[in-house]
Amino acid sequence: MTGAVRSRGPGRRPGPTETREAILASARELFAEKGYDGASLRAIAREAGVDPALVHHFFGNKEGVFIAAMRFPVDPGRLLPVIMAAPRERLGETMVRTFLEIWSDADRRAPILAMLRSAMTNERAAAMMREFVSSALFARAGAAADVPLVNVQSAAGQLIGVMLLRYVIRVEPIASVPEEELVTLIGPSIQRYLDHSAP
Amino acid sequence: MTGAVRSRGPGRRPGPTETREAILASARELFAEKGYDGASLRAIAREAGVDPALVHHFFGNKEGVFIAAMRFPVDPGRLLPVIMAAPRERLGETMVRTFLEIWSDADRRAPILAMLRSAMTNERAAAMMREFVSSALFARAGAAADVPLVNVQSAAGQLIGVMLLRYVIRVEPIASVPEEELVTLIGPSIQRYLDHSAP
DNA sequence: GCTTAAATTCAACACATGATGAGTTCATCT
DNA sequence: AGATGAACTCATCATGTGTTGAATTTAAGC
Repeated sequence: MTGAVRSRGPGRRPGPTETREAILASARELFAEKGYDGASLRAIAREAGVDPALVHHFFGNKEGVFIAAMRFPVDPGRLLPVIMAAPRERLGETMVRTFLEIWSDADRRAPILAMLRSAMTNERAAAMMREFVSSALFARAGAAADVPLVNVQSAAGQLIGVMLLRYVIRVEPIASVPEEELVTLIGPSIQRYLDHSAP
Repeated sequence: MTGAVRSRGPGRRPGPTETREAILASARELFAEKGYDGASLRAIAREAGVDPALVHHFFGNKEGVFIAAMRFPVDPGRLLPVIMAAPRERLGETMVRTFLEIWSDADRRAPILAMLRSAMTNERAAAMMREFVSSALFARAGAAADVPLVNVQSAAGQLIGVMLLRYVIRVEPIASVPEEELVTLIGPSIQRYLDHSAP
């Protein structure tokens, strides 16, 4: 009867170290929910069941946590080939479907949301997103589809905007419309941007 | 040599009261830049050259300042008729032009940005935006153009997404492309959404 | 089994935040 | 001219923030 859940004193915990990953998981969740500035180190630590100082010990400072948590947003290197495998006249349709598939899964949506939310209010996060999105997404997609960058970005704008209304602001009816309806509605617009050949 | 710019003691200032407006102006600027949570009452007061308590005196609390600062985002009642005056087959083009005109002017962009930035990280701000955008924008536009709401919202998503990439994240090249190029690029997509007749 | 290194917490710092109540100066109304 | 109220500042509170250094416990290497 002595084994009450004591508040656990200092010192290393028994067993293999799993706290680092726990911290990263909480960080992703909270950054996704509140953005960079809104998610506090202390809240992350609390959610991970850990002292705030431990977060520091592992990642140095808040920015370190953010950078570590953001590694692996979507892995475009693996996603692009899948999309490009579709027949050229169905590219738009395929892209909308892929986007919806990712966004409708909370776990895969989280890092993207975190990036977007943070970039909206934090200049450094905006810089990170700018660089990632330019080099890792737009440049590759443009090259793969042989389409000018402005076109790729217009298409991306369309997708981001709709996801924002659907999953962040949650305006009706677009928040509840079935996925297939969005595919037939938006797909052709995307297709149009990708049909224009390079100048 | 006695008239040094003293740090100004307590008590009402001479002349008519202009501080209220000054506070609102600073509030709009800062909410636009940092969003609801990022803009602090103290920073707003500092920018307006005023004691933080005065902000409280006028608006009660932080939310009061936000609500007061957000009155008049775009005045859709005056904007819609202008847009709808265009010939039906040029609606898309006209909308893109109108949007670009508003967003390229920092003063008119500010309240929209404030709303958007705040809605990204603050649930109450998101609720406000949801309501405003649903009743004041989408419902009217849908009725005026006799188009289903999902179509209106898809068009809005396209516009918001592009503005986001252009003016918030500032990704190149879409951040620097001349307005007319965007009009011919995106206009047809918008037009498509508005061409579908109501179900 | 001893030693070194890593994991973990505690206590504290310096600072920023939103809020409040009391006090002072001016404008306005009679 | 005097009274009332509005505009305005000061000092202060309680709370939350990111960060740091020291102390303690466990795991790994020899």
